[in-house]
Amino acid sequence: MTEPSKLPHHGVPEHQPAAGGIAARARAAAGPQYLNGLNPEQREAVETLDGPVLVLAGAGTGKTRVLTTRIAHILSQGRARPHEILSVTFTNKAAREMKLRLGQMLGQAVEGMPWLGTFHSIGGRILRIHAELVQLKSNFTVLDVDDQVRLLKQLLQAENIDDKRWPARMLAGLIDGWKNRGLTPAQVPSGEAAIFGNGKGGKLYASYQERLKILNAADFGDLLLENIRLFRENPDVLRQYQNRFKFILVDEYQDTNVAQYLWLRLLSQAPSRPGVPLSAIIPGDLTSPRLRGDVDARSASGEGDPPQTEIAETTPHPDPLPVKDAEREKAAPIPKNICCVGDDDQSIYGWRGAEVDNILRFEHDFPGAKVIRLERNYRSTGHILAAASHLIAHNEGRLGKTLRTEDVDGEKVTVTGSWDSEEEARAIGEEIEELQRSGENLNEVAILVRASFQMREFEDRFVTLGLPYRVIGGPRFYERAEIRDALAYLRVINSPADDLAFERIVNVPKRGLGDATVQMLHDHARKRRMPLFEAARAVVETDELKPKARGALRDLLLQFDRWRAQREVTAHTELAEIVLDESGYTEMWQKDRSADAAGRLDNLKELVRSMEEFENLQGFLEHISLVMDRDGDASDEAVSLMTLHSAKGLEFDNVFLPGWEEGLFPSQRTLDEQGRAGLEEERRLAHVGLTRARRRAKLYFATNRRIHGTWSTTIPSRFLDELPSANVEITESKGGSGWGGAGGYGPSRFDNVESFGSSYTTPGWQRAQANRNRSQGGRSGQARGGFEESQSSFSGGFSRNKRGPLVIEGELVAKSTGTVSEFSLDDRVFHQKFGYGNVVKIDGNKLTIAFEKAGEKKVVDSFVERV
DNA sequence: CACTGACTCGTTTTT
DNA sequence: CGAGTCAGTG
Repeated sequence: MTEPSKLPHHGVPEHQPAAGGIAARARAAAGPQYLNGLNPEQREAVETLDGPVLVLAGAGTGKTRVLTTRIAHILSQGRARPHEILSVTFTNKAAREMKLRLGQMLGQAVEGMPWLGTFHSIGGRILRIHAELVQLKSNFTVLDVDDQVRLLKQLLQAENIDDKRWPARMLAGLIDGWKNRGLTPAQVPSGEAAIFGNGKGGKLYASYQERLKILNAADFGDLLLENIRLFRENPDVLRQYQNRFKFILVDEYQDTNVAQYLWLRLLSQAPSRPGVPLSAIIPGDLTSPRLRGDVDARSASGEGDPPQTEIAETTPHPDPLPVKDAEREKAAPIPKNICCVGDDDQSIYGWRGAEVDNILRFEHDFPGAKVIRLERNYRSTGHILAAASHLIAHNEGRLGKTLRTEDVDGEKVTVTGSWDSEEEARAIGEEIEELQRSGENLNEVAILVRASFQMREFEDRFVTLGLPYRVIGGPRFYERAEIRDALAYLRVINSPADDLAFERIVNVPKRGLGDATVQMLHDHARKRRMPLFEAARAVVETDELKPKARGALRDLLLQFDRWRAQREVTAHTELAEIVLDESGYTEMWQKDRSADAAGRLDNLKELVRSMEEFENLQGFLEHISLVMDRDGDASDEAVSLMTLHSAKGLEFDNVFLPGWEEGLFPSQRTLDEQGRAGLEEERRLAHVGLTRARRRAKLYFATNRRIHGTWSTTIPSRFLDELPSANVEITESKGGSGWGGAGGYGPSRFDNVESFGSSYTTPGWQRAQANRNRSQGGRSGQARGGFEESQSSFSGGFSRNKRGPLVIEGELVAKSTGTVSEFSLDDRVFHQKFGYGNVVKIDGNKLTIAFEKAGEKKVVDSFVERV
């Protein structure tokens, strides 16, 4: 997470800027000056240099500050030189932030930290140095998802697998998951490998890896996994790095996946002393036959296992993830100076392979670890912090922290209900305009949504209001089609064997080289075991192609020859311009009449501009896929619109949190798939959302929301119920009366004992209540909350639904899905909004109803009653 | 080979 | 509802 460089607004003395060169006034009597601004816990985290340290840094407690100061401390104490410190983050943004702050703190004293970067960029860097040891060349290409899928599609075809039933994307996801868990093709549990393509999943993974080597390419997962393999198979190389890195720092430890964990484990061991067999530290024999097959991802790591330990005895586990304490303890490393910073309450990437377990078990993994808690929050006012803390306290699997602030209570968190999502957007728009009138900077206003489809409504509204906004997070810069196309041209110039790149642009812009031609090139290439480009050269000489295609292909090849020749005498930025021009690519977009064509041309210019930072084409291509970041406009004043996920690490004075409804937030899908763990992750997401706010946090829920084009009634999120009423204020929607008079729906039961009774009496509450009963009144498809008819059940936990959704410890975690509709064709029904009608079509729980007045509509079945 | 109409399927996202 | 994919046609 990156704390903004901006200081907290409440003038906490601890957060004076560490102005002036630290290096200059090295050590004052009370210690170095850079320590002065720290509170005691932060200071301890900075100064405890020896042995493993876990810093549990709650939201807004100065985590990045601790990390950077710690590095400064190590350096100024002379404990290590810059290149002896390994410091890993997850995102480029975080890495950049740290470099920036470090630079400010140290002045020019220290030039660059070569080993400060993301897991992937550092893994990639190490891999390039030793590429040949993992069957690659040092200029290997890093594939993007698109290339990956294309490659897999080819493999599926070769295996004669129906890619309708077994989509390449799904396989890409599986392989990604395996790599996240540190599993090589041989290590994937056979049962799991079998679930794809009638048992061919494992085989496909293996042949995918083979193909990657042939293409001299690695995917993102490989940057770590191949790195791990490198270390395991080459103990001397590993030892070299263990020797080099005197200190290891890890940011966002709660987000690490198994592969990252294993990688850190390998590096964090002290190098073996003479006399200690290497096998004591590195398993190294993962390739031995007895280890093939179902090997537990973690026990397979086996780092630190004494040689006599029979790894083969490891019980294959049906689920390779759970790790027994005993195994982990057995694998106790020789402690090293590793410092991990994280917050278990902000772990929101479990679905992507992050293992909260890594942080929860730090003390097991690194015996003798010192755990330091940072609980002083310098960001949010009292009510906001209390609400967030109370909410997250509902989670069970936590290390436990209590955030506190010395700030004023400030404004209460507000909860506002509205009739539908449109009214919600209107209400928020008005509130933002009000804030603007009262002098708030729009840069200090953010809307955080659970899912990106929610954004549209706000965009529409803001456009009509003329309110400037920016969407944070969309597709990454280098993921855009035009950027990838341009890169593909450059890749083919740089490396003629890059089949994936060649295939991407053979017919972009259109040159009459369609599927048939490409297919034939493929055949040719496979037969002669040569890259596509070479195959094309050969084919052009024959008359296998129709004259038109043949001519076009020949022209293309000649162009590439020319560009390659020019490469020697032309600056790489200039070359890029020439290529885009001569290939007709620029022209293609200039002719395009669609709305975003202009933006794409801008992006291409931006790409060429960004090339200037690199020495040459080769250097640029090596870094592009790992380091390129979008960003761009941060200058103009605008409201920020983003998902909760991409808000992590940011903070704003005013935070709007719409869509707090069951099914949307917490997300029904997460609940269905992950059960209780999913619920807890959603709750952490809610916690992240609330803790982004400095002064104002505003929650919203709508009673009706259009999902997939059909209207559904929704009920307020259980997270609203979990807020402490003392810190929350229920407000009426200001969005006007979209429906039956004043909007405004009180939230449901607050789980604070004191005075929740009052919320029952508001008209809004009663209306929301009525909706609940109605939606529960029969059809299981939509009976979410499972409330009983009477309100009395609210005082207890969630009451149970008799129809049997997933209930754990009295808490409804997920409703069952896919239930059959209780309606039949031609049923006469009544709908609150549309009146009477007849069912004309049934699709699961979605009904198409011909209403007498409103015409034909699609509605979710719980929305209507049979009459 | 390119274009168009039918069809499906709907989180979160980094690198 | 609407973006993206796919098969069939000009």
